[in-house]
Amino acid sequence: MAKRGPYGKGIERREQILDAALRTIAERGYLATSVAELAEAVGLSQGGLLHYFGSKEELFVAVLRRRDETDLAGVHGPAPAAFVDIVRRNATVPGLIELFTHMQAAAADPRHPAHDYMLERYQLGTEGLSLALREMRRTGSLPEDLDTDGAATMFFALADGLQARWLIDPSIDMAALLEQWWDRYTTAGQR
Amino acid sequence: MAKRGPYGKGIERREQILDAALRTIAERGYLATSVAELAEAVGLSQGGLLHYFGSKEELFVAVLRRRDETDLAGVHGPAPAAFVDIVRRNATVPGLIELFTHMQAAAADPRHPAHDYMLERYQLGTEGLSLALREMRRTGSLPEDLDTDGAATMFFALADGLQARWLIDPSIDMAALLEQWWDRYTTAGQR
DNA sequence: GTCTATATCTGGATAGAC
DNA sequence: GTCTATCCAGATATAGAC
Repeated sequence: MAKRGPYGKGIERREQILDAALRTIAERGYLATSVAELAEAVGLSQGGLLHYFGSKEELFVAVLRRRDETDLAGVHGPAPAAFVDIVRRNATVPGLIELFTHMQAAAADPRHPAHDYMLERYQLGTEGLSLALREMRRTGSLPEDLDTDGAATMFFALADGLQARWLIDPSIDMAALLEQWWDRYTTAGQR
Repeated sequence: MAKRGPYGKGIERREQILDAALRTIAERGYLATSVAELAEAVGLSQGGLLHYFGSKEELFVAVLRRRDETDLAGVHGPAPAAFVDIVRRNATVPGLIELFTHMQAAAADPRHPAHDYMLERYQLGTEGLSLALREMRRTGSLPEDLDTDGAATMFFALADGLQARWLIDPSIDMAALLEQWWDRYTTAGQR
């Protein structure tokens, strides 16, 4: 017997809402987006929307989580280049970067819903990249003395920092700088 | 004749306000700080405070500018290490980092008062560091093929990114990572 | 599950007296 | 220059009907 309630239609609706919210935020940005705005874009009332997500902040976090999922699903090729690709693609949706930047700032408060999300993201990202780097180091394509955890932490901090700046000053080439970092940083001490 | 008005007492008062605001924000953080809060800390009414700064945002930007001035005034020694010292010192005033992070996010809107401030800061910072790097490169202490503008841009993006993350996850050692970056990045291709 | 309506709140800005 | 008082806008969250 096909269950109703949270399973079935409900969970699908949630996905639809998330998709619409993602699109709206990507287009209009974080500041221009209130819950009412989002509800309208999704064809729901404010109350209707909040039925699925308890609060505005939680909805926003859910949007970021969804984005991460689709980003990771589209990952191909070796670790660092794949992440640079994500950054490159992000440049086409400044609204989402803006959302992330605001959330990152707000997440400084441990009680904020984005706090745990950010911690998870840092941990998973660093772990994943560090693992890949260790493997590369093992096969000799990276210097033996490379601190892979440190490098991974740096990569994400650099990527996030570049994105925050790019939003204000689009003259910088985020992807190029990340690649430059990668080339130079990982070959140091090798020759 | 000693002028009154904006000059003399007025300008001093402004400084006092800025100092008190700086302290308050450093202690309580950005979110917990409303104009009323600030006014109280400074011993003024809300209206009194807003007499000096037109709006909340402008006041916040003024606080950041002031912070930059005192930071730069305390700079000693060679360029990169001095900046790392600033980051190290920042770790004692998370509230200010939080303020900066929020402002950086808000500055994505070109109409926001923090927008121009951020642009200036990026430009001055990058110029200054890049100049120092060029000098070091000239004297042979840096690789000849180092892109100094790129490296300077990276440094600040990395520093800002690390600070934003550190606010959420204080387990990382910002200064150590910056030094690690500096060592490895600038010696690449040198041996 | 979804809508309407509303409660409530917070906070920034303003006007005018002193 | 500074205070008091007020206004106003915007937004979230909630209650309850359908």
